[in-house]
Formats: sequence, C-alpha cells, structure tokens
Amino acid sequence: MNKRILIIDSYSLLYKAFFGVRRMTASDGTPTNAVYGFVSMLSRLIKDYEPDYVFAAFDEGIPTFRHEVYADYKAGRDHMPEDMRSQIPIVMDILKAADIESLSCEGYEADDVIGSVASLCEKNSDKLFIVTGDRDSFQLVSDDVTVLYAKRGVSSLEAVDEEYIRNEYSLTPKKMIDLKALMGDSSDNIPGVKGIGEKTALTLLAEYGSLDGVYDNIENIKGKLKDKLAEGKENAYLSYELGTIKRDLPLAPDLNKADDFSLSSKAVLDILSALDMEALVKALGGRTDVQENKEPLGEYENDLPDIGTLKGKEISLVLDMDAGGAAISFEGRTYSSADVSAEYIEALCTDGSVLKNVHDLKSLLEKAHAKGIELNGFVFDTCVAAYVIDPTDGRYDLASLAKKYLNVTLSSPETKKQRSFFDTQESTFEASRAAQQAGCISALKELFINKLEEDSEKELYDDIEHKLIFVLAGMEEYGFTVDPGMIESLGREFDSRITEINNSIAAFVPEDMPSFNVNSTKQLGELLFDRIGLPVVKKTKTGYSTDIDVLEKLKDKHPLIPLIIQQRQLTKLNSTYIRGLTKYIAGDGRIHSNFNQTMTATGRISSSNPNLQNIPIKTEEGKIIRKVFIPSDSDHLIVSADYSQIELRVLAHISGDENMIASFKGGLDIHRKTASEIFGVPFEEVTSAQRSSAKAVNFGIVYGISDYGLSQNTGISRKEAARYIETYLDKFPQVKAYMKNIVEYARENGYVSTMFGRRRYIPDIASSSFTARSFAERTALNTPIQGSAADIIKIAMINVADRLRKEGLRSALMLQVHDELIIDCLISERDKVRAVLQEEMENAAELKVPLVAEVVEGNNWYEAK
DNA sequence: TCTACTCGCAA
DNA sequence: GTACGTGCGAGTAGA
Repeated sequence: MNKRILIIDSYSLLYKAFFGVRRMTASDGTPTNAVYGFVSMLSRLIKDYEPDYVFAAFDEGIPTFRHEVYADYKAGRDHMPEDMRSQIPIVMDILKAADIESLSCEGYEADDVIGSVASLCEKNSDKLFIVTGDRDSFQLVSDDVTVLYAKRGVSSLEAVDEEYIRNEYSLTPKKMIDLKALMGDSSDNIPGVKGIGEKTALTLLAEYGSLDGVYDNIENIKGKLKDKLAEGKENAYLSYELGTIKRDLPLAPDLNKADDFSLSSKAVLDILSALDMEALVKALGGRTDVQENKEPLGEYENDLPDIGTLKGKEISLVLDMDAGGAAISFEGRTYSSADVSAEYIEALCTDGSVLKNVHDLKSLLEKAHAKGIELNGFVFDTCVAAYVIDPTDGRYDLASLAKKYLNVTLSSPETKKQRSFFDTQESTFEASRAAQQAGCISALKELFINKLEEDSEKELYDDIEHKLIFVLAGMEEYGFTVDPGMIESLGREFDSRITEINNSIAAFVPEDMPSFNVNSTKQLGELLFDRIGLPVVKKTKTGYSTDIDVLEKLKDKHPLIPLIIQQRQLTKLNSTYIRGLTKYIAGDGRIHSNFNQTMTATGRISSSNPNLQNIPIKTEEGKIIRKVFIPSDSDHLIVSADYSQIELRVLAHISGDENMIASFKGGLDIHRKTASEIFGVPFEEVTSAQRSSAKAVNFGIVYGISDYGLSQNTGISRKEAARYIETYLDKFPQVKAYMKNIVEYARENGYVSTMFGRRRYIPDIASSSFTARSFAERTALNTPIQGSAADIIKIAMINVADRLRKEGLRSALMLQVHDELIIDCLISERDKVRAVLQEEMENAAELKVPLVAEVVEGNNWYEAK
C-alpha cells in the first residue's frame, strides 16, 4: 500500500511564520509568533493532506559541502533575528512532543535531506508532499512528489506539480537547476552568469534545452549575450553544482513506525499552554477554557450596597441597563445582582459623589441617554486608559485586558469573536460573570493609574482623553442630518450615467465573454491585456494591475480605457457614498457615525459605520456628495472650521526650526516657501508646478512616507524625490536635526511621545530587518507630529463643546475630520459660534508659531468650504 | 458565510 | 537591494 508522506523544510517555514505572523508574546515576554505560525500551519496541513508520516527536515552544521565548493555560499545573509532564534528550541520541543521525527545530516542542508527522502519515496511509489517557502525544491517535483509552496506568509500554500512548473516556466522540474545555473540566486549568493536574469535564461533554455545545450551552441549566439555567457561559463557550472539538491544521503527515516504523531497530544498542549497560547490549544481540538472554572474573582454578594454608603467612595461598575443587572466592586468586595431596580440604577448613575470606574464609557453614556438618564461621577474608563498606555495594542475589550494585565481568564458569554465587545448583545445578565468583570475593572484601574503616572500620561488621560469620551458620545448621538431628496436624486443620476457607460463598455466586450463584469479586476485584466493586447504596466500579487495609475498610462491607447476610468469613479461614488450612506440614515433623518477613540496608533480618532472622515472633496464630481449633508432644520446652518497646516506648524514648533517658524510668523504660503527653498528660486518666482511638488514634499514629511512613496505620489523618479528631501532638510536644518534626534531617542527609549505626552512604542526601531527598521524610523518621525496635531484638535473639541454648553448655546458639534470641526449652528447663534470655534481652536495650544483656524459656513457641507 | 485581494476615498 | 504612510469600506473570487 502506498503511503502519503509530508516533509517540512523547517527553517524556511519558520522564517515565513516569524515574518508573516504579527508579534506575539507569552506573559513573560517570550516571543511566540513563529511557534504559532509554524504549529497552526502544520496542523492545517495534517488535516488537509492526511499524511501517514510527517518529517521535519533541518540543516545541520556549517560549513556544508557547498561552502567547501564555493566559499561565498550564502554570504551576505542577515543573521537570524534573536526573537526568532529563541523560538527554535520551542519548536524542536513541540516536534518531539508531537512524535514528529526530525531529519538532518551533518554538512548538508534541509533541501538535500528532502531530496533524499524524495528518492526513497519514488522508489516505493509513495506520495511525498514537500512544504517549503523556497523555490529550490521545485527541481524535485515528479509524479510522486508535490511541493506545497508557501508563497507569502503561511496562510496560503500553492500546490506545485509538473504542470504548474510547465505553465510557469515552460520547463521540466529538473531543468529548474539549469535555470538557476544561468540566472543565479541572490538569496543564496549563487552567482549564475552575470548579466543574465530570469527572462534571458528562460529564452535560452527554450531555445537550447539545457545548460549544456546553451554552451554546445554558444557559437550560434550573437553579440553581448555570447560574451556574457563565455565570461560566465565557469560560474554557470559552479552554480549548477551548488543548485543541485543531493538525493543520496544515507538517511533512515523510520517508515515502518506506526503513524502515531499528533499535535493534540497532552505534551504539545502543555507546552503551548505554558506559553499562553490558549487559542491555539483550542484550535488543535485540545482542552478548552483551561481556566474557565477557576472563577478567580467570582465570589460575590447578591445584595448591592446602599447608595448612601458609596457616597464619596470609588467603585467599579458593570451595568446592563436593558436587563436590569449590575455588579459593583467596592473596597475589595464584589456585589452583583441580575435583578436591580431601575430607580437604583438611575440613582447610582446620576449621583456625582459616587466615583465610578467602568469599561467602555461611551457606550454606557449612549445607552443611558437613550433612557433619558444623565451620567455623573464617571471618572475612569479602563478601555480608553489601556489605549493611552499602549495605542498599538489593538485589543481593549475587557477580557483581553484581564488576560494581558492580570493574567485572568474571564469567562465569555459566547466565545464568538473579539469584535463583539462593542455590541453587548447578551440576552441575559450573568451575575457571576459581571462580578468577575467588576473585580477586573477595579484591579485594572489600580494598575493603569500607576502606569499612567509612571509614564507621565495621567494628565493626557484626565484632561484630554477622558473628557473627550463625553464629546464623542454627544457627536454620535447628535448625528448629521442628510437631505433624502438630494441623496436620492444624486443616486438616480449616478445610476443612469453608470448604465449609459456600461452600455458603451459592452460594445467593446467580445461575444465570447458574455458575462463580462467590469468591476472584476481579474476579468478586466484579461480583457485589456490578454484579449486586446494592451501593454502590461504593473502586476499585482495575483495578476494584472488595473489601478488608476495603469489606466492613466493606457488611456490614449484604447477608447475603452477612458470609459473604464469614468465607470470606476462613478461606481465608487454610487456604491460607497450614495448607497453606502443611505443604509445609515436613521429614523430621525440623520446619520450617526461611530467615532472610535481607541483605533489609531497616533492618537487620531477614526470614524466608521459609516466613515464620515473620507467623504470626497478633491474632484467636483465627488464633492457633490457633500450637498447631501445639511443643517438639522431651516433655523440652522453648517459652520465649519479647519486648521491651516496644523502638522507643519507642529513640526516648526517641535523642531524649533527658525526658517520655518519665521515663515509661519510672517504668514507666508508655506508650500510656496518650501518650493523657493527646494528649487532655489525667489519666493515670488515659484511656479505652480514647483509649488505643487513642494506641497507633496511637505505632505510626505507629515505622513512619514519614503522617497519611493513621494516619487509615486508625484510621478518623479525616486532619485529626484530623494534629492528634494535632502535639499529640504538642508534648508530647514533644525528639522533635519529633529529627525536625527527623534530616531535616536526612539532607539534609546523604545518609544516616542507627542507634545502632550502621548506615547507610542516602536520596538522595531532596533530590528535587524532593513524594512522593519526603516518603517520604524519613519514612524518615530511622524508620530509626534501627527499625534500632537491630534492632541491639539482634541483639546479644541473639548473646549468648544464646553463653551457651547457654558454659554447656553444650542448649536452642536457634529463631526471632526482630523483638522476640521463641523457644527450644526443655530442661525441666531452664528456669530458666537464662529467666534467660539476660532478662539478655541487657535488657543488650544501655545506653540512657537500661531495656530490659525479658518471658519466658513453654508447651507450644506458642500457650501461650507 | 468567511477570508483574501484589489481598488480608492480622506486628513 | 530590500519594500515603500493610515483607516475605512466596496466589490469580486474562492473556499
């Protein structure tokens, strides 16, 4: 009986797992992401391929025979990152615990081990599956041998058989060696023939069949190519030798042993548990909810304390307003009841002398307001505090915080998803669970207060983030009124224009593509590039790119292209904005977006369901959408104010750059000023093209993009982009110094801070990977700028809301778009509101340059610009 | 239904 | 040389 055998190129997959899986650590800080990726992939493979045997191949010993043949073999490789190296012994332990045999051979690489196992399998007609992230083993493919190739990450594997290789390279598997001999392999430092890449190599092999064939016919080859080949002959044959996988190592894998390997064995699960990888333990079908029954904080008393006894005291509170349940943690004791009177809840919530800690205050505020209850004395929110402490964590639901900071596993109502933390859709209040939660909030509050003080973020929390919760709740509740007639008529207009364009497009579609769908990039790519034969400009991971840059390049080459461009724009507007927004119009005729306070790494707020922070403005076609957003009634108008260049002003302030400060103080057009510096022309003689290039540079500085990013945004070459940046930094020397210093600061401290102390950790600043490190450096530069600007507008929002309330104004803040505040303004309050906006925005912070806010108004959002 | 992928909007 | 700002969402494709 033929067997099915799975063999793993262990290091190759560990690399993929390490780089492909986000950073994870056990509670003691041990990195575990590679372990996670490796084990989860292995378990999926076992499930999918049902092998009878599994082996893990490893390299063993350096030098290998290849180093002896060629001293520079694999020279110039980066060292394995320390965080990955430390995970290897763990993986070894897991393999052992799973009874999966590791194979290796002194002086040889995993590929050679795999090649030798492949030979054995072919001899017995066993089926072998090789799992690897490396194309080298394609040469081993045969009737019995398939490579499962991890192209990117470890989540998707490509089954590579002979047909795949024929399609991809027009070669037989064995000829992959010849290919490598000609083109070389930079990752292994295999030379190949200098000046010959994949394209030329494939052409040569198509013509002459093999490496020998090429050199037998070298006289028939002309010109430079012949010289290159003659020059590189020795290297080509050396590369052939290096690239050939050994198939005859003396290995004795035990193929008679019973197939009793298992990733769900107790030994494996124990290791994973010890590393806090409970999700994986669960996924492996092992034990569930290891700690579920411990109920570490589950002791509680059933009667809630008298409110009188709580006055002047601090409690932690879990509330289910709908079900009438509450849990209170107070002076070390926990009380919980599923049957609490509405009067008690209201009295507790409105009594400002009872100081209450909760988790996710914004939701609670909105639930209470819906019942007509005003909240008082809510002094701390563990959700927002956790975000302030580490804004990159990303998970702030109570269960995650309890696990991370208290090492307590809260029992869950339904282990559905992490996301369900905002909709508290529990049908019934579970007193025991609520008691645990209240206890956790208490413990977390204690911990977080200390942490905030230690990190000098206490004021940031108290004075900005906590107060902002109330402002955001108000904005969400108030909503932005939309004009139903306008949205409908725009929808009809878009619909008919789209139909018309679709008809014009249909005329270009061949008859044998009857179900052609323009919205499918895949189908569109096939039509444009395979059928019509337009030149391929750019490829994506999975096929032809058809994005706007590509279409712009092709628009004069075929009459279809301009139609596609128009169709794209119109369907985007129609689907995302017209139809997308219509879905969210509530019974009161308004759209109530969510403003998320704990999403972004820099401190900005984000908007969702729907996102009102990305309503079009750049093109007239799109800007029309803003006519849909109107004042709440005819007594109101839209008043909007936006900061002028807030990020660049913040940069001028933080860096103390005198040139930039002087420009802002002098009220100069900063893009023009930048242009005059970059291009070395007098301020008055800057052309509009120069100004817009300079604007792109400023934009790049603010958003932390690279020279590549700048070149993409402007259409100039990368070199030129780099030169602009360099000149820029020479002309603004303190900006240059700031950039150097902030990166250094991040390296020394592991984090950067905004003007108001908001902290962002940047662990990758010390990464050995160029990419990760470069990214981290840009983050270090950018976060204080973007984050300080975010802090400033948050302060402005709080102060604006405060002034409106204190002065008894009925106009309301509706929306924030990063540097812009929008108010539904009672016409009779117009002048006051304009003044409040202007003053509070401009005085939100004291910088070395003035803060300037520009106030505008109109009968809808379109006009208020 | 879910996930991966591409595309495109904003500051 | 590497790979190349974020957050949100729509739509297709494939499992």
